[in-house]
Amino acid sequence: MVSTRNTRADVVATAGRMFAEKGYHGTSMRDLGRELGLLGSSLYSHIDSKEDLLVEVVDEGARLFLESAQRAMESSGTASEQLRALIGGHVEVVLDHQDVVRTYLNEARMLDDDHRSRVVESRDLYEGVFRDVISRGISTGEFKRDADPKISAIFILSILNALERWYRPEGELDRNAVTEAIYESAVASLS
Amino acid sequence: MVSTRNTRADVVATAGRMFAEKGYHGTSMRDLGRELGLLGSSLYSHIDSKEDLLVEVVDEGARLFLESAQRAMESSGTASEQLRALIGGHVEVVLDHQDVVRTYLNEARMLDDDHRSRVVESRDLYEGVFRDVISRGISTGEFKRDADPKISAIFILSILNALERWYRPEGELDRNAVTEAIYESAVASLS
DNA sequence: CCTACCGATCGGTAGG
DNA sequence: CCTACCGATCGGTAGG
Repeated sequence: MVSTRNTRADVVATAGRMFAEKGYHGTSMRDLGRELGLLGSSLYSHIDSKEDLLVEVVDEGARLFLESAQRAMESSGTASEQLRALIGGHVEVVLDHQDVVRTYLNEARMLDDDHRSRVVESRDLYEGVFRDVISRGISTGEFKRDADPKISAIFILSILNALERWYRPEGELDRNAVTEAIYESAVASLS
Repeated sequence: MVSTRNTRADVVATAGRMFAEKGYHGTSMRDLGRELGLLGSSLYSHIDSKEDLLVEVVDEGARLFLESAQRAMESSGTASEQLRALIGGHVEVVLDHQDVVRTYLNEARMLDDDHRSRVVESRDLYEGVFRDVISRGISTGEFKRDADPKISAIFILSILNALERWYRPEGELDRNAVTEAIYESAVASLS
């Protein structure tokens, strides 16, 4: 079979890819249809509105990060070990779901107030997991007593989220090396 | 005088602000005109095309960072001192030109290939200044021998560029504190 | 998923 | 900087 009908999941996935590349407002429904081999108007048999597509991609990004954090916290090791798991999980999400993540990071601000504030909540929740692990590491003496959990979490996440902008899988660093480099950098400034 | 005629500089500045908020494709010429108190079509007495506005804002961002790096390198202290000057300069540019910087960081990819590749060149040049200072610090023994200048520069710039996404001037950290925190984090992972 | 279409809006121009 | 307008494209719908 050379070509079959597209599923709703195909539409969402392709939307994620195009939103990541051209931006939400830079992608028309006709662009999206062309990429899928159908007309823009035919997309409306799968979805109700263009914004629905953005909501779905961004929600998936939020979910991927939160689920990754949950898995990392189930490992129940030292704070350093959990921080490593958090970083490794984030790297994995960014590299395995580049389009979703880019759309999540760069296009969520195009959502209406309601949807956007839900995304911000989810982002705060995720950041809170990093903060809490760092706080615990301070309590246990793994990290220095005057480390700032809030700022440290922001800095670590800044490095992690920037991966989307420069990391190329065909480059010198594999994902273990990049995880290691970010973890080492984090621990160095926490010690 | 309650209102006078807008200058070309007003148009470019307001475009920068709106591109930063709504994105290039999310801002129409009529939106921009409304913000300036005139019709969209009237903008064309100041400029030739919408893309001209994006080019000008993004070029200004590139220029601000390169000039900041130039000033930092004129200080001619130790590598650590120059790195501190680079970081302080970057923080200053981000906080004093938020709209230009946000447009530079997030909307440059909407430029056509020619303009975009010029921006990428300028960005590489700027990143190279960070790399070179770090390399010098390794040579002088200020930084550890197995530090990686390329990765370190990327991590420091990741933290610096993310400022645009979370820093609020009315928050707890003033710009000296944020410069200090980033510098400390950088030096910790370089030592 | 297509045909045929809708009103609204887009970037931009001519002429004043 | 406005008036008056252009062709193209936008998100979306009705009906099959």
